[in-house]
Amino acid sequence: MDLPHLKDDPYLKVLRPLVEAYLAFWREDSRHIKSLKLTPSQFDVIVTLGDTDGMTCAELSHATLVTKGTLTGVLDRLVAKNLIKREAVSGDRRCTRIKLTEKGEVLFRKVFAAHIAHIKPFFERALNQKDAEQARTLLLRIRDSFQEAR
Amino acid sequence: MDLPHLKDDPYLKVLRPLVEAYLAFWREDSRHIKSLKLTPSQFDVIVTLGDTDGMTCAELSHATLVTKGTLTGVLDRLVAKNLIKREAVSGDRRCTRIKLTEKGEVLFRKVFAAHIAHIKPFFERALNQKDAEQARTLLLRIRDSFQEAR
DNA sequence: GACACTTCATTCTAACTAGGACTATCATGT
DNA sequence: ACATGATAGTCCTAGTTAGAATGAAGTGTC
Repeated sequence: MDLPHLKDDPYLKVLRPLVEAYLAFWREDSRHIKSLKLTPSQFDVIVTLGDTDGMTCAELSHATLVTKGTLTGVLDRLVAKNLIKREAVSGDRRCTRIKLTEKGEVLFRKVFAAHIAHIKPFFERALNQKDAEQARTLLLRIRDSFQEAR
Repeated sequence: MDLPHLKDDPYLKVLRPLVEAYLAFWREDSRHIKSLKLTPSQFDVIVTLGDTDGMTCAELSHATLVTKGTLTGVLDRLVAKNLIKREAVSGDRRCTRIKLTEKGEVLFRKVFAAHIAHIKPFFERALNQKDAEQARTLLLRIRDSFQEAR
């Protein structure tokens, strides 16, 4: 994570705000998640599993921002908290199906709505509806510019 | 790091693109930094120290995205690579002044320009100059919305 | 000058990160 | 039937993260 110190270039002037806006959001986000006794990764997994019939590790890793190698440990800790369970998949003994336990389901319902309600006002305060559309468009262009290059 | 799955709300529609744009940038950024045999944190420190007369750990921690606790370890590894040195501060024996070594200086000069040159085209491709101005404005508004709340 | 604050850097813990190595299992082509 | 190659989950390594605790060294107040 670097922050080149350039004030002059019109293009690079976007870089710092991008990093700063994301980080400002992220800090607030993880502060709130922590108050729920979860880590950001754990929260990500719980929310992703919510309203599904379970997913394999590979699917889960794709849907979240948690890589496969990291996922094992994150899941271990969620199992220890009795929030998820690992189930064998009949027909393919390589896979494991990860599901929320009942306790996990309850937590998901309780926590998800609260979290959205917590984050949303920050965006509402910053942007009117037209701004939001515009921000979305520009951000997606930036994203695509980096992703196409791969 | 969570990504609520909401397609409907005009405000929350900004959230995912923000996260995705940042992450797309970040992946490219760290891939390039890694090719220089540095980690993002190490790069951040080197670039921050460049063109200064050295900084204390506290200053460095503020100027970078590396927290004080983490910094010690990062600096240890940079010392091991002979890229920085720790110097006593006369007059305040609590502080240490961190400076680039000559080898660190050389690396800084070589690497900084190259890195900017590498990142810049991604933004140029995504945005024209007016877009860039706009993106900057909107992103700073988002940042401030989160930061004011603290 | 002694006391309580504050600041500085370091250390520690639990958790996370990417990426590569490893093992088991499955799918395919011959 | 069998080798080849792909896929799934786990394990491993080095490095990072936040946050709390520690101890040393300054600062301020009375």
